[in-house]
Amino acid sequence: MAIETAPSPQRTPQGERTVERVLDAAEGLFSQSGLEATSLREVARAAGLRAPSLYNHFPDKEALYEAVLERALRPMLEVIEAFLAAGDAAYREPRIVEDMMALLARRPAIARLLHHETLAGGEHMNAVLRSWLASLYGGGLETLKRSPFRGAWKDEELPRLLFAMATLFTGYFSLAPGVAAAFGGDPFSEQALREQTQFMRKLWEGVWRAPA
Amino acid sequence: MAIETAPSPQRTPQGERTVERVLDAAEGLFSQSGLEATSLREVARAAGLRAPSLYNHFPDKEALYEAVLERALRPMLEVIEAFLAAGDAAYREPRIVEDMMALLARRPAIARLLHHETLAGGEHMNAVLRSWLASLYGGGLETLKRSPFRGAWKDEELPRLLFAMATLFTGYFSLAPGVAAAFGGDPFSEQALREQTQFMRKLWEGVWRAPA
Amino acid sequence: MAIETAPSPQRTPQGERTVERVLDAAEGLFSQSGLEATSLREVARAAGLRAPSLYNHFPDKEALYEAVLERALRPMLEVIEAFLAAGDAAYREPRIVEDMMALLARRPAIARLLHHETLAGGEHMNAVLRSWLASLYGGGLETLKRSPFRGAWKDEELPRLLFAMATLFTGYFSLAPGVAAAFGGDPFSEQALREQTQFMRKLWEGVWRAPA
Amino acid sequence: MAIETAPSPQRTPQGERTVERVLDAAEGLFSQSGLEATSLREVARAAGLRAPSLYNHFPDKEALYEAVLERALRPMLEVIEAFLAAGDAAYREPRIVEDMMALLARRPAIARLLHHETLAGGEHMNAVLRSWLASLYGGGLETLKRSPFRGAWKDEELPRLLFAMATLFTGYFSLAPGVAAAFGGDPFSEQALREQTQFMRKLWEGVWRAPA
DNA sequence: GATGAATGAGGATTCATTCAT
DNA sequence: AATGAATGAATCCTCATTCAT
Repeated sequence: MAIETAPSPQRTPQGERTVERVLDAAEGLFSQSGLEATSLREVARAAGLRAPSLYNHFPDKEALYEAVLERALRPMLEVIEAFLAAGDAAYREPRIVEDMMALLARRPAIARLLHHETLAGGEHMNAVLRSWLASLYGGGLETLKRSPFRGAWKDEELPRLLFAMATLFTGYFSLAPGVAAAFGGDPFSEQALREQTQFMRKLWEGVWRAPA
Repeated sequence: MAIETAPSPQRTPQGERTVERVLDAAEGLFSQSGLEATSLREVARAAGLRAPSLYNHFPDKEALYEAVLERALRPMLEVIEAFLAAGDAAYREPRIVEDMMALLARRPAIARLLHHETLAGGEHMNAVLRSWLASLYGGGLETLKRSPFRGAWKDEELPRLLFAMATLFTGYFSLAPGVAAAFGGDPFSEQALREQTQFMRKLWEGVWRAPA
Repeated sequence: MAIETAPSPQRTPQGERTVERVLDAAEGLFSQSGLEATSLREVARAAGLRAPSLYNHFPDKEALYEAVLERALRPMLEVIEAFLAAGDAAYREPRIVEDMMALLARRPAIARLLHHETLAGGEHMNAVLRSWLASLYGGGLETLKRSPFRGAWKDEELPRLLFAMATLFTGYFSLAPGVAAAFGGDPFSEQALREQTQFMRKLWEGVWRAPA
Repeated sequence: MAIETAPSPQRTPQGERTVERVLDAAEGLFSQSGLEATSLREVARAAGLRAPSLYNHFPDKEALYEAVLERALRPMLEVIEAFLAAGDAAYREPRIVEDMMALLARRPAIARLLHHETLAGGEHMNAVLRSWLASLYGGGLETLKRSPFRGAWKDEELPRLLFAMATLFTGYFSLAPGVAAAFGGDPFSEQALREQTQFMRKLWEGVWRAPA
């Protein structure tokens, strides 16, 4: 690699925006390759900086990664939270499928980060995230139990159902692209997204009645 | 780190099948951390060797990884193949759910490798694997189309269904452990496996009728 | 080998021109042993650095080598250029012999580098060097053709003459030391240099008349 | 690099010829790249063997190199010896120019090896070679001194003359190819060799009269 | 005589990180 | 807030060499 030269004249591109630029760059790279396979130099370059400058904003690589993770996961958790907060109304007009699909379509990095992190053991989700997640998980289970649509699923099966839906939502955005490379077709095309959303909705509704 | 000391000069071909030992070690590590985050030194140590010795058996890290991938994916493909080969009989007594769950329970590394590889873009599946997979994919679609249980799914939806089932099978083994670390519970316990298998079977059957 | 200890953390740009120190060190070592037989660790140590620090100044070993080559060959080309630029005056008082000998006596690395590089096929002379050399070669031939001293050499022989003189100039500095080791005598002693210069002058003049 | 596979069925190609094949292979590679930049694996492969087999014929890399050097240099020394042995007759019909050119044209590796070795300091010429060379050197000087063609060269200049001629003979074969890459033209073509031989003869004869 | 397997030493290079500027 | 320069640790990989077969 050639000697790195100063990243263009704009030494101070937008003042305080730097942290955001770094987070954006890091989100893209971490979500692409995971924590270990991403180098700080890449992140820095993508952010228009040099590696040591990152230390002005984050104490180390791990902290940057965790910040990325938190920032990325937050909106996903908010979608879930909103769903749960809607109470019974949620079942009558469950927008969660459309919301989640829209969110992930806009920021597929979320799904990829989550998968990388989960594959790696989830060691890097900070306390906030973890407890938030736990609370949502609990709330989700509760809600599911009281749902009029829960079909014939037994209580013990509901956690599996929850996990399965989460896997399907995120899997489309994290795994389908890798498979698309083999089979052709762009999972992010307008049409593909529309079809997948519809598919997920059918599944969502069908599943609640599944074991009839 | 302490200076590594030789694992006894070991000039005699030890457990007779060094290559197997290396593949085992590599499978464990690659499936844990992926290609880039696994070092050959770790692999070598896990196989009871020093890193340079690996080069007596594989030309480079990539080749080792691909060998691992092929060896791991093969049995999974065989399960699918067997299912497809069973023809119509397969629908009457579909053992694929039990078979796949049993296989992945025995070798969860398969699921993790597949996820790591897919997240990374699938660049390392060799030609054999790729064409095999493509053929199974085609066969799977055909079979699904003619299935008496396919419910009201439209033809265009079948690929999504296929992908969803694959995601769920593997996701349990690759992602659930990472989540379990957060919520407790061992996804590999006898009971958990039994429950998940039953759950997948319900889903499998329910899903075919899903959109009613 | 003993563990290398840091040459004092040296965070302050030492002798102010690290790049120069590296180039000097590299010139010495590359000229001694050639590209492949010189390790970056040696270069770094000779420059008072650790090997990775070299990458702050040159993208890789090859680039360092080419930089050394260019810096070394430049003055030699300038001597030739000056000779050619002198026009007809050059023949009346040809200082090129003295100039070239003085230059190579001061920096014998030039001759050694040139020989190593030429033996290796000249693949590492960059475009600048190459075109410069080509132009000097052309100019040299032209000049020779019009020289009143060119004796009875035929036009087709002039390139050979040119090459022969170049070989003799550089050969003394690159090869004689290796032979001296066998036979004794220091080719770089004041006296030896004086004698060789006189010898080259005689040859230079005699040769123009050679085939009478 | 791919795992090395056994070099074709002919496990025992020609019985005792193995050593010769190894020497041939090694001569080619050492003359091309020098001692350090040539690996035993390359040599072995070029000889149709695997590296460890070389140790059945030579104690180590250095010994192989020295054997190559001796075998290569011997015929060159013999040409010189023959010239010197001819006594006064040699001056009347000096075939040494044609002989040396013919030899080096047939085996340019000789010239390249000599240059590599001399650049490297001549540390690897064994005792035999060294003393032989020393004796030839002495003999050459004596012969030159008594030569009727020595022109006006002073006694002290004769060693320089000797060295210059040696440089020119070998330089054409070791250096011209590297330069030819830059300027075009094949120094080994029939015609080029004929012309260079004629050129060397003119030089040889002219030089003796040079300082007139 | 030939080779597969093994390894210590060392090769170039990358990385996260530090520090003076 | 940003960076050039520096470096220990670790990366993949090559090399000469050994030894049991």
